[in-house]
Amino acid sequence: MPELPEVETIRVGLEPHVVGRTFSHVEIDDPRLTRPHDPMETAAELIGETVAALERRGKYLVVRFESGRVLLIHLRMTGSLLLLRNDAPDDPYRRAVINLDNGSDVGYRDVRRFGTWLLLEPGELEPYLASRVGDEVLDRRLSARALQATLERRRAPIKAVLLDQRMFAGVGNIYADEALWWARIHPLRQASTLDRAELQSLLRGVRKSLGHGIARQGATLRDYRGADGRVGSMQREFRVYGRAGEPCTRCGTPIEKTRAGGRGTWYCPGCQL
DNA sequence: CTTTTTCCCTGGACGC
DNA sequence: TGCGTCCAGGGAAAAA
Repeated sequence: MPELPEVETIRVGLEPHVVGRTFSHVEIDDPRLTRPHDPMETAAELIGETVAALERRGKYLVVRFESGRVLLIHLRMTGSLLLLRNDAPDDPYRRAVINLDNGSDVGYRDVRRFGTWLLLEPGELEPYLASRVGDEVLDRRLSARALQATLERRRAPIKAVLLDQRMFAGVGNIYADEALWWARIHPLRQASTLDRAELQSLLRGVRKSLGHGIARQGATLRDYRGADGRVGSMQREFRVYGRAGEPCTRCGTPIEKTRAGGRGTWYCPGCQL
């Protein structure tokens, strides 16, 4: 569910409530959440830690503690972090609760239980992320030139490559389709065949679609909520995702659905070449 | 090494 | 109403 814009929206919403706060109690109910570590043990280790910063890397939330340790959270498909009001009703999908020293609580909800919490010791974060997450696409550190060098050897469809987090950190299935539409590139084009101009346009498309997503507080298809419990509105502005049969807003051709990288993929056969 | 498939979970939508 | 099938925003691991 949550791709970069959704994770960033949660980060921004949570940040002012948790930075400077100490975890006074932590309860984890899902035995899979901290796999391969024992959830009881992780919960006990977290008590007493004080949050120094809340950051994001790709789709990961990075909770930095003053001790130098880090709680690395990945929401996967249906995870969400919610500020719990005093009158918050019971939730069968609430897998963990963090009590803060100012009396407020943060709940972790995850229907499908794919999400993970990993407690890292000082110095362990960078090596862990290095093999999984590439440079931040929005930071402009990624250039078309550097991209071309990497993509030259890849024969997979560009859509599949867009989902590779080592290349485009934070891009998921929805925003990949939207980015390709903005760039007017067909999702099944072999990555190695894209020329410099197309890669430049793809980078712009990726930044545009992610930027729109952030500005709209993410997209809510079913489960996604911001930290305040509110839904996003980006789903109302999709150009191709989930719109099979509807006319392209640019050229009027009906949107089609195919499969790439093992995921449903929507595109306009009229203007994506 | 790259690419594809399978799997981890649960629930909703749809066909019969 | 009930049952079976397929699909879903994620990525790790296994298989090819």
